[in-house]
Amino acid sequence: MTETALPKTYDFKATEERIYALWESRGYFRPANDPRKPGHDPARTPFVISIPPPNVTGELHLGHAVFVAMEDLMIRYHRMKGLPTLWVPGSDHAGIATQLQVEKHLLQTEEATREELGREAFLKHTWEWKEKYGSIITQQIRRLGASCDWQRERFTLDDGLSTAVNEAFVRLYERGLIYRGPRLINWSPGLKTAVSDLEVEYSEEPGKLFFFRYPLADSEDFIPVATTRPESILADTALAVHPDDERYARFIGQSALVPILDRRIPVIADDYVDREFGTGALKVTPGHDINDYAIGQRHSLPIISVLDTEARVNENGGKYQGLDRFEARKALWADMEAAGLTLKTEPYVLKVPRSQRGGEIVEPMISTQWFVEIAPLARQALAAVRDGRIRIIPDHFEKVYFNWLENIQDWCISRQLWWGHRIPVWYGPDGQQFCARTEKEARAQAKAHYGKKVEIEQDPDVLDTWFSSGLWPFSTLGWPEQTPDLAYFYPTSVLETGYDILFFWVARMIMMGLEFTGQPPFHTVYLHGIIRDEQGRKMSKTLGNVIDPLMVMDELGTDALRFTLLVGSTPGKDTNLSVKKVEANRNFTNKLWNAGRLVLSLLERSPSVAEDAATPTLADQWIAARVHQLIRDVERLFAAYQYGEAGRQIYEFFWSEFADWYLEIAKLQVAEGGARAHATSRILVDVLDACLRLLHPFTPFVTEELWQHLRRACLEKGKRFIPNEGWAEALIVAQWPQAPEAHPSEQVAISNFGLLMEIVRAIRNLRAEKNIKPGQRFSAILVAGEHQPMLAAQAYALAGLAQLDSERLVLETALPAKPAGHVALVAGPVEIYLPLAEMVDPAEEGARLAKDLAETEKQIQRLETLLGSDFRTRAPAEVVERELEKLALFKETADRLKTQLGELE
RNA sequence: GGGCGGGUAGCUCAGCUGGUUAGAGCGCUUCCCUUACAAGGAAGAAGUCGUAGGUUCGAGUCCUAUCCCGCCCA
Repeated sequence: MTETALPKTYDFKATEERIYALWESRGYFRPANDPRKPGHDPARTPFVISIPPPNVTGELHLGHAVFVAMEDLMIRYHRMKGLPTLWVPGSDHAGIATQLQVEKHLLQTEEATREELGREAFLKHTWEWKEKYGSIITQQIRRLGASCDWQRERFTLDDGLSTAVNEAFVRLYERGLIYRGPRLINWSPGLKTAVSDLEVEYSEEPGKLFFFRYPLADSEDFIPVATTRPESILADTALAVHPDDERYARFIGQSALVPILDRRIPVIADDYVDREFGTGALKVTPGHDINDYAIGQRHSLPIISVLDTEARVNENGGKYQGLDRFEARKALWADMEAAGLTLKTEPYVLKVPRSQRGGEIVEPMISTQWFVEIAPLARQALAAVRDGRIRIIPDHFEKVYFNWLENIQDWCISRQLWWGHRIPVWYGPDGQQFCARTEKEARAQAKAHYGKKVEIEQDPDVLDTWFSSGLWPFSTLGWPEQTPDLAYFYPTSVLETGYDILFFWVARMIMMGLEFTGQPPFHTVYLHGIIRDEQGRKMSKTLGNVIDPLMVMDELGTDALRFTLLVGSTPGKDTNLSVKKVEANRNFTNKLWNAGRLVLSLLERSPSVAEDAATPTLADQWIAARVHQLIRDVERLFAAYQYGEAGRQIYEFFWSEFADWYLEIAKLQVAEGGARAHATSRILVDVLDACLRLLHPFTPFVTEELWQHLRRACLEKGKRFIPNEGWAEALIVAQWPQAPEAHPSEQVAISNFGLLMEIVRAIRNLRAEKNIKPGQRFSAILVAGEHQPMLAAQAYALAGLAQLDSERLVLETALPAKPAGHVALVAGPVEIYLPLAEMVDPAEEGARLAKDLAETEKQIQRLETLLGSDFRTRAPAEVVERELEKLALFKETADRLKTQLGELE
């Protein structure tokens, strides 16, 4: 295919898969300076990211698309900068989610529950499930263009990572930071497992506040009490009032009787009680409420649990035994009503604790579980961020991080599930614990303990999935083995993820990284926001506002989706996404494509060598200056993690400067032929090449495809079109652009070209207002004063862009009087005369000029006030200088306008 | 109750360390299928930057108060 025969629109469908296969097959995703290979240089600093592992049987959603886009951008940028770059991919076994999927499937296909199947058979099924569906998500991540090293892909349940989990558990156990015991935890009755505090969400829902009489044991008196959960009355072990509450002071120290059950409980004083809430008296249920649990601890109250693992009332609930928690609520309240104990009910907004998984109501319950004593780990994790070893971007999340870690509770790590890492603790016949890396080790410990061989049994529980995720940055590199990968690539560089898992994952990785490796697992945490719908609502299946990234990629291309996600976001802030935005960026990829086609065709039309070197035109100087500025700006923004802003600037430059202005002028310059055409085509190549490189981390596919065409065309063109460092094999491994130091000549070119743009716009404006046919060319006289020589050299560009008759375009330094029959325009210091007087109504013209003059004089007024103030002496000299120049320009414009107005009369 | 964000054009948002005549996309108006692109081009309308104070030569940008909106934690 010749270059000019490229399709008229960018065909991403024909491109993406092919390009991805090319990258992967050529090994570009693998790190340079690989420590597993000979010739490795440990002194070179690598750039490393571990992927936030998606759920192994999950399906791609926009959250994945965001992190892949962000991380791939960072990875591609650093790769192009020449750093050895590694992006470790992998997936997470996602205990509850996966187990639920498999259970549901089993129920449908074999009508069997996991209990009926048994643990071993169930796990076999789950592994098969994982084998079958586990690669879907990684295939989808490939589709997003992720340039990760698939040869280093890991799974949280694979052998190496399981070893790491056991090692971590044993070390914490041996340090005394892991303990087992009965505590108040969040229990999920449907799943029949404990969940951690973080896995519970509180939703505001309409409910009732129940008011009733709490009878006293030794008098006819009663204390009025309000509760949201009457069934918990069965587990009350005290009544509490505020010590300063005069209403109830006389009851303190007395006993009350639990309604219906008639159990005796004390009335105590505790300043936790809110006198304003309800009746001001609080029933205390340490077995089923976290705050009451704390009161119970303070007052050494007994703890009664009235619910079993399915949230049915147990033997402690008397006649209510066997009832579901909500049935029990009704039954008990009815009985109390009959007994004359109830007072009233009021509507009340409850904060209902619901499981993040499945949404069922979670019960705080006493249960024997495994915990990590978190305070010592949290202290280290706080210090690492406080002293700057780890930086969180955007930095306000550091406060959020501190706030959480300073108030952290011990972490319940055991789950009553089967799919996961089994807790590496075995019990002897008398319940003695043996914590070991392997069963063999545990047996040896048991033998030593009992002095003889005994049967031991492993704890049936598995660990919270986040326990293994917490080890991810180093377990994926081989820890606890001292592998070459671990030595070279750890600590990793940036951890990039959504702020919604700052606590779940990031904080735990930091704690565990510091604990087990003595080093922070990464130096930077970059947090992105949540993707919401156009109106800022969370995407949800029930709302029906979910955007499927796969469908978007099918319709508009991967690059358009990536660019939208990257450019539409600011660090840590939520992004409202709409398909319209993706469409706009699909248009941008198409713009790139077509600008590329034009450059290729201009290149084809230009001579590959030239006898003389052509002096750069103003346009040439301008575009070169602007591209240098752009490269510097992008570099600065990347360093500040302002990727979105960088992308926006490249977009703006490419479309509204390079494509809208330079390409139009380049057409004229190439049409001149000879040395001018040759020089122009070289600049076109340089600028397009730089833009493709800058955009590659954002839109990898279209840039690579186009660049391959550009590269081939240039190689065919010969040595004048080959850069000093040569053409790399592929854009993905090409060098990141570098700009020379800023030079004052850049500003001169930019401001001169700005004047040219202003003149062109003024003429186009008039053409549009007067509805002059685009093809109709006419003469023009420009009076340009000191700018005359500069503009005279640009006559070809002025004529071309403003559709003037180049034969009859006259540039003067000064003119004694306004040419007859001409209408006048003003562009800064330049007066423009066009032979169109008959088309223009003098009155209308006067009004327009007067309006311009008024605006200009307003500016002059503003600047004169400013410059007349302390500004002149207190502001930096260069700022004052800039304002002075502006003032001079406005004054010149005003003079021109006044002259015009005078001549109109 | 504690903490953290946000309020900028009709809509969605950008605006980094205070200095441009406050920007973009979408939408809107007029014209144009000009040999890169109609998924395009040219021109244009549209904002008292939530409100009130303050700091400063200078505030969308910093500070204080205040009103809304959102999120996290209890």
